[in-house]
Amino acid sequence: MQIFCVNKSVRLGMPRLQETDVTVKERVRIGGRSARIQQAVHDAVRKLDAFSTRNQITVPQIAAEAGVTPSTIYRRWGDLSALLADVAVERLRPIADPDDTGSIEGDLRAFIEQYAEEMSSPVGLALMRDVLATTGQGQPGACAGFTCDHLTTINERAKARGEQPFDIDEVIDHVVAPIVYRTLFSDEMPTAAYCRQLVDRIYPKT
Amino acid sequence: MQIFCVNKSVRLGMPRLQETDVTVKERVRIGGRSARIQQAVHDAVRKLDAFSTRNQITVPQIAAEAGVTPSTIYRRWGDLSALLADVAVERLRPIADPDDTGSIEGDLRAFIEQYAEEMSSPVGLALMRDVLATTGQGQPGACAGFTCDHLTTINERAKARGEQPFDIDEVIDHVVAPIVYRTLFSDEMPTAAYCRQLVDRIYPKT
DNA sequence: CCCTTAATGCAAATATTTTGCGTTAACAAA
DNA sequence: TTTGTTAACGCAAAATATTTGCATTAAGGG
Repeated sequence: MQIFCVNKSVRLGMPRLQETDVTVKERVRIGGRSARIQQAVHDAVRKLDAFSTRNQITVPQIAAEAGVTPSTIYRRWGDLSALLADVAVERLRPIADPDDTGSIEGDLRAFIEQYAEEMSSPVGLALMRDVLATTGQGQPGACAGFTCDHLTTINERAKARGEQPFDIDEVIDHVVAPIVYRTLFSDEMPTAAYCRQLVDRIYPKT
Repeated sequence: MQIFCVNKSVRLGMPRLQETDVTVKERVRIGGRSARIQQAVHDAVRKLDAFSTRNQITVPQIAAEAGVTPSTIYRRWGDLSALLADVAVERLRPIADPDDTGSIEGDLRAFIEQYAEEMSSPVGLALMRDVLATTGQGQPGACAGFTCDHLTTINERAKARGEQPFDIDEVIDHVVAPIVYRTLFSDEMPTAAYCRQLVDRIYPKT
């Protein structure tokens, strides 16, 4: 079962009218046209992303594919990297909870293996880079939040089973962080054996 | 003592004629003019970097500051992000060995504290982002190599003292990686206390 | 239904990147 | 030292991309 939509191909459909922050509902239009255009532009980016390599995608191309004017994209997103980061965050947003294997250790091991696989894939790596390339906002923070949410879910499920939860920060520091570091800074993907070894620090082999 | 030139202001001077790979000395001109232009362009980037924010630096600006034609920059580096990454790697290249505190644990603790401080600073963070933004070559790998070199230096010094060296991979996975992960994905800098806590895993407090 | 105004489209203005071609200068060989 | 070869550069025109002003559309509120 796939956790993120990292490998998903182009997904068409109507926009989901999600409000980022309910308390700040002021001057932001989330109605039909605006959402429709955002969806069209996002879809266009994903479509072009599948066919051409990252640094030969241009704003005018995206605009043409989405059926909008380039100036609309520039005004809404500022520049290409901001748009790519925005799309990347959406694609990294979880679409499902981690698999339930019946035990917290099993859940964590399964999640980490899949996480490493998705993040170190060409697509996952490109998405992480897109997210990190932006100077602005908290897009990287949002992505870290997704991981944190998943670990929390696993922990909650464990508590419901009566199992002892793990320390989320410890998993992030000593399992997730090494995987991400090696993915970003080395040219070889972390192996499944390597990931298992990292989790062994949380759940030592008996 | 400063390890990297992360915080260094513009450094003028003649180019150092370094050959990246001795075995491949074929059709690459490393002589006077070429090196002089590279140096001028690098200096221009650093100078502009100090005065304007990252995403308002342009190639024509850099070219004007360096006294070269924009086309030269495009032909040599391809695009702005590749140039920024190139400059960033140079600025992240070590200019000194880690401090010698007299013991391996002291050396490691001092190095990590300084590493965290430099990498999580606004300048260090921007440089890391520049390096990660490029799709091409192994610039991220080079930066990871710098860290690895420093740790190796500390280890060699320890061996000369008769001390037991640490496992470099373990330090990278469980000390360096968490610091980098939090720097990149969260908006708060890792504290000195947090770094100490990480090193405690390598050298437990008695 | 009407009013206000954020968001868009269009097109002109501006800035950038790319490209062809002549020139300069690095390197090798005589 | 001189000469030949050619990578790297400068220049300027062409092609693209980005910004901006203004008219128009449509969301959300009264």
